[in-house]
Amino acid sequence: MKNQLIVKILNNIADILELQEVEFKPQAYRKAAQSIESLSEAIEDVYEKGKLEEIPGVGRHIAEKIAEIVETGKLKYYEKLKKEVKVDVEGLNEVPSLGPKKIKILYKKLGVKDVHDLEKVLKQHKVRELEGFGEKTEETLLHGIELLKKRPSRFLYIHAMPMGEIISKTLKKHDFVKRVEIAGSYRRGKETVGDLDFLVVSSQPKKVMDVFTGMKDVTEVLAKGETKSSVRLSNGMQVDLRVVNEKEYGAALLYFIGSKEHNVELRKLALKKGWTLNEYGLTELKDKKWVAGRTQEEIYQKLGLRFIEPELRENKGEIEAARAGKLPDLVTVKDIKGVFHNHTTWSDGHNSHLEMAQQAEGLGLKFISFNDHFGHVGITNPLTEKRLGKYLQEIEKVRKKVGIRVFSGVEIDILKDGSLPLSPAKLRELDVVVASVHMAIKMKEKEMTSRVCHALSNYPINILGHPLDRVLQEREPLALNLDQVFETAKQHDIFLEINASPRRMDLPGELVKAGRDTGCKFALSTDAHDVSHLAFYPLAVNMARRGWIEQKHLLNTWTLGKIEKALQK
DNA sequence: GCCGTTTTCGGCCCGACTGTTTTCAGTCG
Repeated sequence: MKNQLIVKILNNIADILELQEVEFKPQAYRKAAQSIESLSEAIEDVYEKGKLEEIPGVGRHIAEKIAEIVETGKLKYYEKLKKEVKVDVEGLNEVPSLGPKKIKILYKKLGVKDVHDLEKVLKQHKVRELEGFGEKTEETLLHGIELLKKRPSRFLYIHAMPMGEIISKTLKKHDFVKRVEIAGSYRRGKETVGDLDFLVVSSQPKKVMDVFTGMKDVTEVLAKGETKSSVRLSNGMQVDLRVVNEKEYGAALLYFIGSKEHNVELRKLALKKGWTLNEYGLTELKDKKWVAGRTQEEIYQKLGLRFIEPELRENKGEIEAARAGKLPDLVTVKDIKGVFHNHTTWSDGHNSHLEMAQQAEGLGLKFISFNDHFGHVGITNPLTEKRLGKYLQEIEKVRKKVGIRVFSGVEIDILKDGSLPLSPAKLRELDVVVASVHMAIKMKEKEMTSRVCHALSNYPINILGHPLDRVLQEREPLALNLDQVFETAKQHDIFLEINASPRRMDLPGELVKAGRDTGCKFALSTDAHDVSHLAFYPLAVNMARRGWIEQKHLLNTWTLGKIEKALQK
């Protein structure tokens, strides 16, 4: 799969063209790169089908370039550009507050080709002598390089959550703060969060800024203005805050929730209607007369759109759907009746069946499914055929002690050859069979795909567990042809897992959407190894919502009777 | 280089903050 390679090349071309001060082309290349990044199928397949130009932002010329990369692995045009510009634009662009204009000057005047060169001339104090640069810029850049060396680029949602709550609380304590909203990718429920964005309604912005920049955990104030400030916290996370008044609240929230791509489309739509949209409101283009802005709803309405939930705002079809009145009726946390795929001390979990079931009941859930490991991965203390009987007896005992439905089951390994280490007949004795890949994870795409599809086609599996088997910021996803996997799962009525484990978040929203579009259904799992993990299921609801999931697509929202029927094999 | 609910040609989102200037360019989101 060459998608990532092509995304990288197209973005690099954009960087170089920007440096050469070519107008508009960089945007075009970036737009194409963004579309390809969110593609759920292999670009090679799109090329085979002759449908490259159907990708948004890809026209005849970029399609030809993609074809060349698919066929040869290289792109002559890109090689030529690289020869013209002997600078590591990509690397230098990563340095905060360094953009194409400054990179160009640094190269022309000081011969800076990469971050290493930059660090050298900064330390020699050569940069401050350049026109347009100064002492501060020198410091900022040097600091930026240091930061780049140690900072994680994105944070797990679960790590951003407590920070968000603490900051909200701190701000809300003051009576001059009327409202506090967390916006940005956090509000859109993304699996990882780059920074935290706050929107505050207040008539005393100055006081808000003082509170915000003076918070205990702030290690650095990156910017402090009348309406906008940015700080860095001790864990390296950047937090931005913007203060607006009531009248601008809707427009500001819309702007700050993003995504940027969604907003750009809305602004274009406004222009077509003779208006302009910014964070202060929707106004007439000519005389700046007020059109809307107090709420997000009224802005969408004026633009001829239904209200779009934040999780959908990625410019991936939601605007067209909103225009046509075809937006999904998204699932909510309230709709979830129970959770699948939970571990106990019978394999590698920390708590007993009873403790887990009681915790689930305490959370207001109506069912829990136990799926302890079964298979070959030794470190997980897997169940064996011999222990299975007692394990089931234990679950039977727990059923009598709690007021919720308790499903029995295992999480069974999909072995290297696509077989499972337990017979179909035995598997049918369990309520819920989750099958997952745990070992031999480095297989090539073709082998891995047939391994997984073989298991799905030949065993009574209910749920394909953490389909990508990725670990965020640690382990790459399995090499799989997801089109084939989704198609096979659909054929055999196997639910795709949406795994809420904070380090997994698997499948992510955009792939849930791809599966949904194929016609698959989904099961939400906590993959809990501890009673405390059961409370993570709203994270998976975020992913489901990002994947346009309605109740009819999600097993956990059905009635118990319907769930039981759907699990029969 | 892409694209079309005013366009197949002529547009391409919009504003805040910073630093280096002394009215603004560059960067960022």
